Amino acid sequence: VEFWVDVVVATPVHSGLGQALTYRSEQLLAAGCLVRVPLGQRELLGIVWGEAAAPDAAAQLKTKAIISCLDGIAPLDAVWRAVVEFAARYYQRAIGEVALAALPPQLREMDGVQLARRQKLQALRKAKLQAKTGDGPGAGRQATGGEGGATASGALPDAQSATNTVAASAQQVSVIAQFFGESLPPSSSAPKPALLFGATGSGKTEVYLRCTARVLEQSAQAQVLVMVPEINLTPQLEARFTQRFAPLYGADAVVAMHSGMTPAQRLKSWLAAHTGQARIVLGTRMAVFASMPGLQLIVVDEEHDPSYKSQDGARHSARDLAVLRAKLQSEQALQVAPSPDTAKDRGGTNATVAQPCRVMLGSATPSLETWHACEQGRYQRLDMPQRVGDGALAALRIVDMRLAPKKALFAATLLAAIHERITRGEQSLIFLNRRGYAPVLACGACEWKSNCPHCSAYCVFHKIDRTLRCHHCGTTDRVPRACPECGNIDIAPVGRGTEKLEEQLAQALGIDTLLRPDGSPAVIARMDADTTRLKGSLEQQLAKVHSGDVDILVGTQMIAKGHDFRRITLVAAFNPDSALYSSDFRAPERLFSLLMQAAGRAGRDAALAGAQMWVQTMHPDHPLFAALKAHDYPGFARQQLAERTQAGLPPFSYQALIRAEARSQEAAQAFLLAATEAAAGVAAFEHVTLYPSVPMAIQRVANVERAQMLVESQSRAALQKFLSHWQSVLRATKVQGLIRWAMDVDPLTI
DNA sequence: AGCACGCCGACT
DNA sequence: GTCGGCGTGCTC
Repeated sequence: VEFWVDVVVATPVHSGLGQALTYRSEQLLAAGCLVRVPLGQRELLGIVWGEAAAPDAAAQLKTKAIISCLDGIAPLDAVWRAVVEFAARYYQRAIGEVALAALPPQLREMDGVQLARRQKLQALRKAKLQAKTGDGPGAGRQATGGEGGATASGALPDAQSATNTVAASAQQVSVIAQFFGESLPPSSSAPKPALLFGATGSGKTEVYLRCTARVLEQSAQAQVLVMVPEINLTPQLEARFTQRFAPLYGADAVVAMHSGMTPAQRLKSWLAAHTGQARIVLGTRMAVFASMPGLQLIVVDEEHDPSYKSQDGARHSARDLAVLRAKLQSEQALQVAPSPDTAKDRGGTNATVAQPCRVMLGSATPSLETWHACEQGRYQRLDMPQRVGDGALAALRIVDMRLAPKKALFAATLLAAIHERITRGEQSLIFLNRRGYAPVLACGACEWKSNCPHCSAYCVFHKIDRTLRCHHCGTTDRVPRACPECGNIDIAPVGRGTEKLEEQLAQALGIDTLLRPDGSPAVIARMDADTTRLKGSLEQQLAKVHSGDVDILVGTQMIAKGHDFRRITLVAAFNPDSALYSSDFRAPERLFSLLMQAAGRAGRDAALAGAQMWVQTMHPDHPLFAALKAHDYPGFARQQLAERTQAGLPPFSYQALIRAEARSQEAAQAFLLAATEAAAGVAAFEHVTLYPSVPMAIQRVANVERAQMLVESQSRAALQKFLSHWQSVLRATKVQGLIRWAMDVDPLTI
């Protein structure tokens, strides 16, 4: 007897292969099974996607047989497959590409034998551990200590674990009640996604913890997924979740998932989530594809953060997929949930009643898409306006730099305020979103500038190691002694980055002569991607700031995100003006969010009154600052949404970008021109607008020329229809010199 | 995407 | 004479 199954493998949509390949199999394999299959000269991992129709006689000849099935791993469930399939369709990629990219890389390389060996080893280790502690599997209550030593707090007794829980504020209690309050009549559809609109410091994390606790105690199979935008933020979150839940569910119950982990760690976390052993998965955007059969809650922290949008391969939005995943999971649960009758028929067997999955998006400055969804009533809004402990929000000081002397970098009032912080033993945080010393070097005698040889961008001057570095392709060169063009010695930095800002601020303050209240010398430090490149140096520098070794911290936006610095009472944005009149319509939204987050760094300690956020600007009358000053996100959102309605921009329209990379700009443009011409004959063409192709803002990166064009529609469905048909036409379009092309659906930067 | 095959320039 | 460049074509 022979069976035919459709298998997806990691081939991109351009490969010319269909979505799935048909293989012959001795047994009928269920959808979701992991298999190893031959493809050309290679042997690779595939996923059974379904039963296939028997191929005709001719096709049967070239149909190969499945090599093996990794039967140690349970098949990936229907919801997981549906999420992958949706993502592939929506973002215009191949199913196999999305599916296989969602698995841990090590799984892709291993065969069944290796995997079995590995699992046996782990089972053995676990058994040993249990024998030692005398703890049965799933005995709960007591932590198992944890083999990796991930938690020193592993074996807290009950009384102490209770002290892990801080008392919830009234608004937290109210918000949680609202979140779970939406009662679900038996035939109801999925619960609405919720937006937790909470000021910085209002204790959003505590809400996540309590919602997680509530979901986990409902059933022994329940699982929770918590996503954060950056790897940097996972350790502190992991610490809090482990502290809270390891005493209840064991140290293995919390696992992390992000690209900074070793392949072995990633595989381990993935398996733990897949088997249900892990109850909580914490991770970055990649975690949205974690296999979690018991998923009942997804939290997307800082949901507005652009990091949730993948910028390589399938350009999906993990936040949007999280919302979709919760919906599909709920629908599945409602479908399979036994009606009261059938439950009676089974005579009360312990068949698990599938639970719906909720999703909570958290932010102090939500994306306008999410905010708009709340206004329309599609999402439920949960408000937490007050900070925990009633710490006051920072007062905004807008400094009109038009009034400052021509060459002045810092307003005298700002310098005085920083100075005052030092004498009071408080900290200041100055941020400028540009690393390096100066963005470009220029010759004083001729036209020479420090252009990158491979990109249409300048090389940035880094004084610290006297290099010129391209931030786009990574090229690094020594700074020339003289102008390479004319030999002039006088080549000078133009503009400033964090390095120079630190230097000039130190000078302007006379930092060498400044003393803290205890008589020790004041210290200025810098923190950006350059100073935190080495492993562990971020933690080291954060520790220094926490311990009070640093009085003034200069840095890029990384210092504005997430980290709690207790003694900071002043935050200053050096020059955020470029975002005010940017051609990118999302720039104001990002700026507002960034400044709000930065302001949130100040005044976390209620005992230190008078927290201030300073902004130096040439445009003090810009409405963005008025809204910021009033801490009025709703007002800002209203104004932005009004502008977007007028201009017909998202969320009132739907966009996709098509990007081309080629040897020459002409070839890139030629492809887009051909694409434009081909579009006229494509389905739903009448419902979309195609804009002319343009070179990208940085036209050439690493000697590759780039161009893009925008496609827009009033209807998401029409855009989807158009893109998928257009795509198959474009696959057949050959242009000399074209390297690759891709579609970016719902692009964030244009 | 990988990986083959295939056809042209500088090296042991 | 071969090593290696990347153009073209194929993978159930």
